[in-house]
Amino acid sequence: MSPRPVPEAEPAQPRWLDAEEQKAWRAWLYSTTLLQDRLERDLTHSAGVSSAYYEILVQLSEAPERRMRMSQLADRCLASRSRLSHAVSRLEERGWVAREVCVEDGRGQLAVLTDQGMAALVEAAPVHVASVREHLFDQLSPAQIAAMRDIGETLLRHLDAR
Amino acid sequence: MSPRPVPEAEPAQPRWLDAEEQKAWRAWLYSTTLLQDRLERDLTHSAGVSSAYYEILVQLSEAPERRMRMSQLADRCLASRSRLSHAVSRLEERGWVAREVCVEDGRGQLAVLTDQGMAALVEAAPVHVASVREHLFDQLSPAQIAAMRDIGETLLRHLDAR
DNA sequence: GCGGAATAGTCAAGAGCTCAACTACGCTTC
DNA sequence: GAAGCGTAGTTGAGCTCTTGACTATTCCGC
Repeated sequence: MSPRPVPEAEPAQPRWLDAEEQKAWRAWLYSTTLLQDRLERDLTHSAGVSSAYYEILVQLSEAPERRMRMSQLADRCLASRSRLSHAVSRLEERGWVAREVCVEDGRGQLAVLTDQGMAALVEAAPVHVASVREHLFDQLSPAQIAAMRDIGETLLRHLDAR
Repeated sequence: MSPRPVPEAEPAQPRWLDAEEQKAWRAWLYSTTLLQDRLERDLTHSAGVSSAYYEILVQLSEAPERRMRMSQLADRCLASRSRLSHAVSRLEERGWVAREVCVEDGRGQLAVLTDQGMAALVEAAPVHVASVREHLFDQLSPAQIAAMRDIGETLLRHLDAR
């Protein structure tokens, strides 16, 4: 598969990143990648669950009656429906999540966090929090943490609006 | 990041995130995930290459004589050796990268960026830069960009050290 | 030189993700 | 109340990544 021609809508030559932007970009790219990798590794090694699966458990644990429609769950986990469907199937095999039919909508399904799943989450959560603290919050000053939040929220306003 | 308090003894209960930290954490987690997804999609759809593969091309293009030892390339791309080996194989199939034996070290291999690979990179780069600009730099003030770099470099000093 | 430890890279099996096709149900219209 | 369309969710093929084993080569102390 060879690269397709660039659509002509784009300017032929966009503004390159200057030296400052390059450094900011590299710092963001590397730090986010390394931090995510690190948190992922800590979580999988200590709790036996990936961050994607952990997020599903968290969202369900916070939902009323520990159950949620598949679509809504997918949205909250920033996952596609297909991905969520696969993931829930795996979690079902472990007995951590169960599927229920939705009475209000015959097309729908509910994902339910089982007691066993809740127990797994309760065991994993402290380890995960400790990891986030160690590699993120403990490294940053209060001002940096505030700035991180500000930047994140600014980007979210743009990205959520698509 | 619940579950809510579990006062009865878990081993070494860590300090939970307070409300401020929760918001900062969620903002970071969602914004980085959405931004990475967005850049990834832009890159794959417009240039037909994932960001991981793009990074390989970039690193090779900046290396002396456009070639680099496999291990060094893996380090720079934040990839495992296995992952890089697979990726280089795919890029080789496209004719964008070639393998060469290393004369100084019989165990070693060199990855070389071909002319065709360089051409693909030259075509992809402007689109990628435009995407990074649109979704990152255009959204942030100069102060936010400086803070982003500062935070990223602070985290890198911690994460690189291990 | 020689043998053991370390290093470079590849490979095979298994898991997760994406894309597109598919089933099943609900809603609207006539 | 049947047709047509949109929505909810699942499935399967193909790809990528991870882990751990494996080969080949180099390094180093003797």
